[in-house]
Amino acid sequence: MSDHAAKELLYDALAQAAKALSNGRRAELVDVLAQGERPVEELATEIGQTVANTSQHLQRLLRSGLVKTRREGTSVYYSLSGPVVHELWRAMRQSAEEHVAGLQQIVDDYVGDRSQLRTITRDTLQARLRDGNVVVLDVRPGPEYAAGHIRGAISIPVSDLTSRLGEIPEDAEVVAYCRGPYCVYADDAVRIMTGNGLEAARLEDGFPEWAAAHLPTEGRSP
Amino acid sequence: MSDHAAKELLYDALAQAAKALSNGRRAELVDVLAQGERPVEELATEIGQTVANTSQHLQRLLRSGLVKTRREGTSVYYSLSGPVVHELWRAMRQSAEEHVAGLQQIVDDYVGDRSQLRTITRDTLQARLRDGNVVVLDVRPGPEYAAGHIRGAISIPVSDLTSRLGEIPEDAEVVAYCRGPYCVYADDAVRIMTGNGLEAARLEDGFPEWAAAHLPTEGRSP
DNA sequence: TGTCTATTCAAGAAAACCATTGAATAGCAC
DNA sequence: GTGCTATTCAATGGTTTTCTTGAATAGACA
Repeated sequence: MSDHAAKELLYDALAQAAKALSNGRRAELVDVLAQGERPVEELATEIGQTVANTSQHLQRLLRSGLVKTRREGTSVYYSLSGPVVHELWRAMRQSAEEHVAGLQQIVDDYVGDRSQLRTITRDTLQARLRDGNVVVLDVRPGPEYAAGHIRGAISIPVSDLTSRLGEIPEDAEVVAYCRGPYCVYADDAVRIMTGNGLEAARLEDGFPEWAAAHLPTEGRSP
Repeated sequence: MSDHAAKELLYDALAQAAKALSNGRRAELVDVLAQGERPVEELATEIGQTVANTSQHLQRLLRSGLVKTRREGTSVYYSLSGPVVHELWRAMRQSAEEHVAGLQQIVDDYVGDRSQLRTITRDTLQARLRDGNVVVLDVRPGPEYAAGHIRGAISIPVSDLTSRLGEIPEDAEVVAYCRGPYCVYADDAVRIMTGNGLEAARLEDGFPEWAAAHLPTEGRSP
């Protein structure tokens, strides 16, 4: 094989990893899978696509090595194949946010106005946890909480929050979190809680960043 | 705009950054640009494509924000638009190397057998530099050395090395470096030098990694 | 001004991609 | 074994990518 052909092959292979992420629906899948493993059907409803289409996207991710599968009964659970994939996804988001023209506008359009929401950083939350007087609230869908969550967090999916407000201790401050910078569940949750007289803030980033920083977690998550 | 449509828009926008890297020729361009800015024509010969095609690829990278341009005389110099792009490219390589099936084989096919070459790490080279008894040799093409190089390095492009061996001091050990893990210039250089009785080793990674680690550099590089 | 050069633009054909549809498969429950 | 369910496969049509070719443009320099 000529040197030139070998070089093309090499860079084509490297580009495979990017090709896998080069579709909006697959990017969405990776973002959801960053929360933990999920079966195909759930992923399909999550990204609003047919099961067949979702399956094909998942297999493309599988072929490119970004995800792996595990069979349990009749279900196939997909998950990211390792920490470097988390890292890749983070780098992609950061690069896009910094350099893709107009992205910030699109983010703002999607997440809405966050200026009225109190936001605290990972570091601040850690400090509060040491002090003790804080309730950490996971507002993601149940399966994602089950797959892994911040240690000590309680789970109330945002869809159930209004009817389950009573479960939240009243004497402590609440910190809600969800998937990450593009997830609005925690935003909604904070609005609901402050609207009901509770002291609430949202964690700046989500569970994957918490886990990536090797902070304490619980659940199935590796 | 519906929430669903806004979400699709957001992830489509994120996928843009990946689309930019999802082509082997563009990946190759980014890898070359990681060495420093270059005009279109040089990039075209570097990746073995026509100027028109290269220009189109560069403009795709430009539209996605990964690169920026600077005009000087009749030439347009392209360069990566910031540190997060370096970071993204590194994450892509790492993810592909770890998870793309068969990539390691392709790398081996391209770079050949490195087991006979003495390799030293960045840390080791730093230590040697403090001791003083080492010559750092940049074997990349001239323009890349000019765009930025390890501080104190001398430049002898590998294509000229055989005829310019006399310029290398004989009493010191030589450490050759080039672009990075997929670059074979330093490999070739070490083979040439050891074949001529010189003490030579190759630096494990290349100039971009050195610069990214904020180790001392010289040249135009930002 | 006109010429030269580096770069960009435009059009077209082959290939790859993507959502949709309907059928096929694999494992569980009975 | 038969049904049932979650997932995958295969075929199709519309869109996007990618390389090629040839022409157009913008600035340098005389």
